[in-house]
Parts: sequence; C-alpha cells; structure tokens
Amino acid sequence: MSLEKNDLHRGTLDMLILKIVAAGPLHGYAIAQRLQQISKDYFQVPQGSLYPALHRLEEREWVEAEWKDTSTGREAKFYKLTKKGRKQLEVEVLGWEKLADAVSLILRTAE
Amino acid sequence: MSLEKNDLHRGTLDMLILKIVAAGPLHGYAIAQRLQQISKDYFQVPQGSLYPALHRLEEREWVEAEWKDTSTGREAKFYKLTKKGRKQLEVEVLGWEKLADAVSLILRTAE
DNA sequence: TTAGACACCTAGCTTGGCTACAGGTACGCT
DNA sequence: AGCGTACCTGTAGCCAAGCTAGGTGTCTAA
Repeated sequence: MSLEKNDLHRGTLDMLILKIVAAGPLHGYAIAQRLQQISKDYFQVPQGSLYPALHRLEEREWVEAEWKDTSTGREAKFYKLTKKGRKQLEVEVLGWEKLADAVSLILRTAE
Repeated sequence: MSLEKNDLHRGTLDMLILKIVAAGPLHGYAIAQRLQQISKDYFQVPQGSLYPALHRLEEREWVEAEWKDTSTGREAKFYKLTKKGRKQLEVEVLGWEKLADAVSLILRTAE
C-alpha cells in the first residue's frame, strides 16, 4: 500500500552497523545517529530495528559490548568490533558489491 | 549457521523480474534463466522464490499472465508488464539507486 | 527406459525488518 | 516546581519475503 517505504533491505543493517563500529566503539544510539548523518538522512534506523540488530551481532560475536560513560556523562553500552566481526564485515562488503554489480547488470542490460 | 548464503536481498527480486519482463512477455522458468544468464550466474532464483514472487506481482497487478506456447511447443504462463508495473519498476529502480548510494556513502566514509 | 531439461505449484519454516510500547536520566525553559 | 525534549536502552508481537523440500506432468535424447 505504501508508496513511500524506507525499509532497510534485509541484511544490510548488520553490515552498516559493523562498518560504523569498525571506526571505533560506539553505543547504539550514536550508531543510529551516525548512520543517519553519513547517509544524509537516508537511514533512519528505528530503535525496534537497531537494538535487536545489536543483540544479534553480539550473540554472533561480531561485536562486544561494554558499559561506559558517554561524553555527556551518562552510561551507555559501547559496542566494539571483534576479530570475527571484522572478518564478517569483509564478507558482507564483498557480498554487497557482488550483489550491486549483479543488479546493475540486470538494470543496464537493455534487451 | 550458513557461512555461504545467496539470499536474494529482500525486495530486489520483484524489481529484477519486472525489469526482465519489461523487455517483453516471458514465462517464469525463462525469467529465472534470463536472470541467471545476464547476471553471469549470480542470481540463481529457486522456484520456491520465483513462483510466489510472480503470483505476488500478478496480484498487485504489476504483471498479467496468459497461457501461450513456448518455442519448444509446450504451454507456459507468460507474464507481461502492466502500466502499473512499469510505474512500479521506475519506483523500485529509483529506490534501489538511492539505497545503493546511501550504502556506498557508509562504506566509503572512512572515519 | 530412464535421466534430465522444461514448466508449473504449494506448505511451512525462518529471518529480520517494523510498530508500538515501556522504562529511565539529564537538562533547560517557563 | 513542572514540562518538554533529547538521550539511552529495551521488549513483544506482527508481517513479508525469502528459503527448503516436496509434488505434478511433458518431452527429448541417450
């Protein structure tokens, strides 16, 4: 029904989060902000997507969590990329690139 | 569990099918072949994804089906893009491009 | 006569988005 | 003192779309 839907494509969210935390540990809220910022508001990750995703990544040991103080003096859960996570990020980026290439082929191929 | 999974990204399949039939009516089996062919084997659409997708597209009136003879003399259901479908294809392509751009931004942005 | 390509279909599982809640802290404004 | 707003985390439960695995039937070539 919705003409305008901003559904993240399944599976991309994990990669994006991993990429963001690859630049240094960050807490969930900040990760979402960063994604929105860098993508010029394209990605507006709802909390109901964000937190489950983070827990998923933690369970898979792609990130590790630790409570620390934020710059504003509050406590927040900082997520740090693990070695496994870095590996996974590579895999996902490669996968994304291949997908994008394949889609591109289909979209460009006239006939 | 699977280290290697070729899950189509959610939502891309519709767009790809629409794009293929935009070039002229084709039956399901042939659509899958074409996708595989053009994408150099990247897309290997399982029938359990293909046929439900086609029915979905038909239900949404993005394609119309008609039984016709194939070149091999057998009957097959040919799908043809409707006007609504053409519109939808545009929307989806645009959406894909925006997504790809946004992902690209995240992946490229160093810091 | 049998294997494999052609051609269609469905049930039922899984996954990961989403909405809609719920909870709590700190700050600034009136 | 009270209120709104940003900050920060979380869950339950819905839903869509992919998947596996199974089924039907035809035609052709080895």
